[in-house]
Amino acid sequence: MVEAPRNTRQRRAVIAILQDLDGFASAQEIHDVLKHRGESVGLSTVYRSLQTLADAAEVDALRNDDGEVLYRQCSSGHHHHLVCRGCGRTVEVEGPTVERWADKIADDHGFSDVEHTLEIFGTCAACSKK
Amino acid sequence: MVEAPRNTRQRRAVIAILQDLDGFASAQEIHDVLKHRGESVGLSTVYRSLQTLADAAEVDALRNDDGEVLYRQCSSGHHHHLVCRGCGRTVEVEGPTVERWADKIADDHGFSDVEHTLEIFGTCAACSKK
DNA sequence: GGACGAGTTGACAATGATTCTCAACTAATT
DNA sequence: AATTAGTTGAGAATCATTGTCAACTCGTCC
Repeated sequence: MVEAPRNTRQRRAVIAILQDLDGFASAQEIHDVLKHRGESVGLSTVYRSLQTLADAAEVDALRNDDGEVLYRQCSSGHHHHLVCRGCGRTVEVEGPTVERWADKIADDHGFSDVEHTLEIFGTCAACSKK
Repeated sequence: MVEAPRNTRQRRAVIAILQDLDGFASAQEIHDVLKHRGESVGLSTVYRSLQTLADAAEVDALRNDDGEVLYRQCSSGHHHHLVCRGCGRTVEVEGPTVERWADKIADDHGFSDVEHTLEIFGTCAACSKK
């Protein structure tokens, strides 16, 4: 059993931001938003908080094309994302067929301990208008 | 129309390595292999060659968990990968159903210019034995 | 074969996201 | 209030990748 993290001002601030944002955002973006709100939190702490939350599966993490890690508070349970490259707006999607397909493929080839990543990127209606 | 790259010793050496390897490898790993073969090629040049090849779709690129970019010479045409976390051994797989599913999801939500990433990671039989 | 010019190379510096360090701080408990 | 173990943050360190630029070489033309 892992210790529950302590309830600090900084941790609360990061969680609050995640609740307000509806798309994926990088650690640095979240750090900036915090600064603009006057809720200053050290960059290291933002990184640490996000990692802890991701490890606890309370937020989802993915990498954009540039290799930056983006975070977002999501619903629980296995799902994938349709992400706007422009604004980060995100739709959670499910694909039970895909899950089964991936597991079967891996099994057929003798692979164990299987995971998969699946993300869909595009430009949302609002962003393509501009 | 883009100029064809010049046929240099270094470029040939990188391509030769890619033909010999059957799994994904990082730029740095390929650089090391070249060094051990005595075919010394500068690290920058390895990076540049791989990027050029990836842009020309002659090799596939993906990121591992650490955010490193890995390269591999693949068959042409759209496909996905089943990759061993241990040794990098890779099986190319196709999933026409998945492609259609992803496009439909994106379309339903008004997203355009759609791409998707899908990779399956696991431990191959040989690596799990050890 | 030799000269020319533009693409290429490579040693090294620079970048940029992320992680590490460690002394000062503070939440939780007694 | 005292204790203590987890947390913070400023700055340094890491590490893959990219940029710089003078020296080099492939392909071509004479």
